[in-house]
Amino acid sequence: MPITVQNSNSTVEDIVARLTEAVHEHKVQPGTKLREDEVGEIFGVSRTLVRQALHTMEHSGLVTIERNRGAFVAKPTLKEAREVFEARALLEPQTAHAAALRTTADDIAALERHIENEHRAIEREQAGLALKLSGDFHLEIARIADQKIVEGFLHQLISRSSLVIALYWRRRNALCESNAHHALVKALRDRQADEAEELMKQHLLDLLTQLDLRERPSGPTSLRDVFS
Amino acid sequence: MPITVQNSNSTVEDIVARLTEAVHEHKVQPGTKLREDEVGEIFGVSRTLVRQALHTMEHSGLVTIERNRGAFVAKPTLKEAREVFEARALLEPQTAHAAALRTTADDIAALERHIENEHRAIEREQAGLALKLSGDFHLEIARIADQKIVEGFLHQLISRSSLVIALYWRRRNALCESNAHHALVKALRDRQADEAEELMKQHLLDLLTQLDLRERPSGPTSLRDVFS
DNA sequence: TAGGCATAAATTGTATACAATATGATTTAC
DNA sequence: GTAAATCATATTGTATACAATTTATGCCTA
Repeated sequence: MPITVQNSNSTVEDIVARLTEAVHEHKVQPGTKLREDEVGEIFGVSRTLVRQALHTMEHSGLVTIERNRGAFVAKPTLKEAREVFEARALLEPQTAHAAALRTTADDIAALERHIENEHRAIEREQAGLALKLSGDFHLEIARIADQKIVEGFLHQLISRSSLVIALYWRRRNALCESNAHHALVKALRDRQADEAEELMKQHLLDLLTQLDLRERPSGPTSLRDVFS
Repeated sequence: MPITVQNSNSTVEDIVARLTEAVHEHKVQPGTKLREDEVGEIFGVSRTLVRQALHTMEHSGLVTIERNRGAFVAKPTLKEAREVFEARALLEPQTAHAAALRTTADDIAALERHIENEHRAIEREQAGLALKLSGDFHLEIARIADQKIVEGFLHQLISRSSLVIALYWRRRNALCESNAHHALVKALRDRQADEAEELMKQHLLDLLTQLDLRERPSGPTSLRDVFS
């Protein structure tokens, strides 16, 4: 199903944001082809800007571009899926630690509002939105830690996590991780850096166990993928 | 001084590679403006491909693009410089550990040849080349560890490291770190994963102490940078 | 002479046109 | 009837043309 919105005069950033949102909320499946004309028509811009947007998304790992064949929503393999969470496990605990040492009252307030939104999304069974907000929560912590470069990496990793979850999530309905987020905020507020680090590590492990990263991925979209 | 090579029919990858090499070897200074038609003329392609190349390099942190103003060789601030090495310290020790568990005899041979080349470059006082090879050595270890995502991040970090070194290196002439690389290869060959991890951690600390990341960066290229 | 304004030149931003490649349908050979 | 080859179509790759913006130049005024 194509995206049903029809804008015009969008900027590259708009296109990236809208497409990213669609992927994050699982409105487009991994493997979906993104034709340049089609995307351009939807957003009311020429292929030039679409190409820029698609290249940007390729660099963030959300899109795969095959020469002369086009752009596709990325489809992480089992191995890549594991690597995403391994990399997050390397970066995020330390980020939580650093964030705890720098958090302001405003930051805490923003995080708590954020968790409110997450709860609301879960209550209303807006799974896609809840997932996106959950990712944003992690990014917000990186922002508080004031580590721009790591934040950029996390941006990529969390984007990819969304794809991984779309492909490998075990029980689609259950999504009840907000307790972990709440505990994290508490540790940040109390400046318990070590505690925050440990909570984050555990939180990521919990996420990982909810994924089915032991068996084979679902079938490929095209036979070509098998023999490439 | 402009790059003096004049090719034609280059691909985007060529342009990225050549420009990256020039930056790595400090043939173009941080802050240098990269005009699109100038680069296009040098490589014999239209602005279309140049733009793609510059955007790619922006994503890898080597180039900064300001809207309507153009592309510049990135000029890491003191804070960014520190963050680069902090991020490397988070990723690389674990990478070395993982590499030690997977290294083959061929890998060891390749690494030893690599160190040979580094020595040769240092002997011939080709500082730029030596620096590039040193970075490649670290990337090679990530490749051996078979961690694609972390390898991608390291690619960015090592690129940026080159800029950092260009700006903040204390003693330009001294470049004698190959002992550390040799010790690392030894640990990898002997499957001493913990040892390799520790050596890498120490190696990165040594690099950091050779940088002058305590004081102010050198003056900006344009006054505009000061007040932006 | 210094500052500001208008104008011209240079440079980047975006759309379009054409070329190259891949995809799919039809034909042809066996 | 199947498989290979051929052609037509669709899609991406690259260059060019034009628009928007910035930067530089010269003129005017105080």
